[in-house]
Amino acid sequence: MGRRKIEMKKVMDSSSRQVTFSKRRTGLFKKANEIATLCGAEVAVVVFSPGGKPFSFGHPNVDSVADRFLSQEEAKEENPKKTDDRGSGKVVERLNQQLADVLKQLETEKKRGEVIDKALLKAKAKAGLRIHERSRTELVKLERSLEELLESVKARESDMEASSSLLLLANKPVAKSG
Amino acid sequence: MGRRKIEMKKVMDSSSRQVTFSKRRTGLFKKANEIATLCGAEVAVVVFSPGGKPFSFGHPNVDSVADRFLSQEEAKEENPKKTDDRGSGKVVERLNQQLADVLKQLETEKKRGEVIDKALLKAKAKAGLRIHERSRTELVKLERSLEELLESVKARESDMEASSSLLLLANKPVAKSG
DNA sequence: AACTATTTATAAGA
DNA sequence: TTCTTATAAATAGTT
Repeated sequence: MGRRKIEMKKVMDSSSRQVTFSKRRTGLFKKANEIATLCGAEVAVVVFSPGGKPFSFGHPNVDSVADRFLSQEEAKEENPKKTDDRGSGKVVERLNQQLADVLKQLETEKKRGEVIDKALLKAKAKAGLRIHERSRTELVKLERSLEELLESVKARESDMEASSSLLLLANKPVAKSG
Repeated sequence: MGRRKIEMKKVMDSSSRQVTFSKRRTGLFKKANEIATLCGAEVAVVVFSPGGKPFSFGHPNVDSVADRFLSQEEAKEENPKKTDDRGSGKVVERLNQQLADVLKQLETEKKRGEVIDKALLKAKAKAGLRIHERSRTELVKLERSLEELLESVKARESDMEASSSLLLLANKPVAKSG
């Protein structure tokens, strides 16, 4: 759509590539806005420029749409093949025990380094947000904080496998750890 | 761009709105693909139809782009105003104690209902994934599982405030709970 | 799903 | 970067 038809392949001149990007980013966002307006559709667009800078458009906003999408995407994976775990009472016990185990490790590691301390700082900052906000986005971020905790713990473990197995163990008999 | 110019407002006839959506979704994804091809840009588009069905386009794929975007978005919020918590040693202790508290609650609630049992089933299924996958996306999903656990606990609490305060308490003196 | 009359987007150029 | 303009592409209304 211009003076000439162009080939659909990467623009080689980095300067005009940047120009093309700017123009088309504008167009893309405009189209996104239009489909939202005309159709009452929720839409999110995220694009990174050739230089790596992020740009986004969302209606009503990127986070809520991403949230909705990720949730349903997740729901898909939920029933892969086996809904066979009716004897889940034992699973509960075991998983719970494993979680307790992780907590114990956390406590131990806490005394050993300050890595965790830093992770907790982040977690604390994020925990300041209201937990029961409407959007699940905040919750996801909170969880990421928790994940960072676990990661810190894992980082201090001699072998990642050990902690990985903590969760995998939910499917297996539990060996006494203490 | 058609026989007539149309007003930029929601199409009222639901049938033609659906048609418009389909046509424009195609166009939007095409544009997204073009900016990726021409500019070597990473891009993700997610859109929900008027009927609530999700459609997405991503280059190289939606998850990786969303991931990248969310990470950097998060990094922004990381230093809001106060890096003043050098006395975080106490915070560590308290947060840790609160986590233990949540675990205790979980154990209690576990005996009371099967809601949690179901949540754990989901968690277990997701935990089956390797923890140390490359993408953080998997981790985020895993964390969501943990969140579901907490949510189940919260659901069985008489007041959400109670559990909400568990994390907020990281900033306050801890009252003995047992 | 196809077909076009038109409107829009945009490649070049300034 | 912003504007202008010739043209390519998208699409609203129609079949």
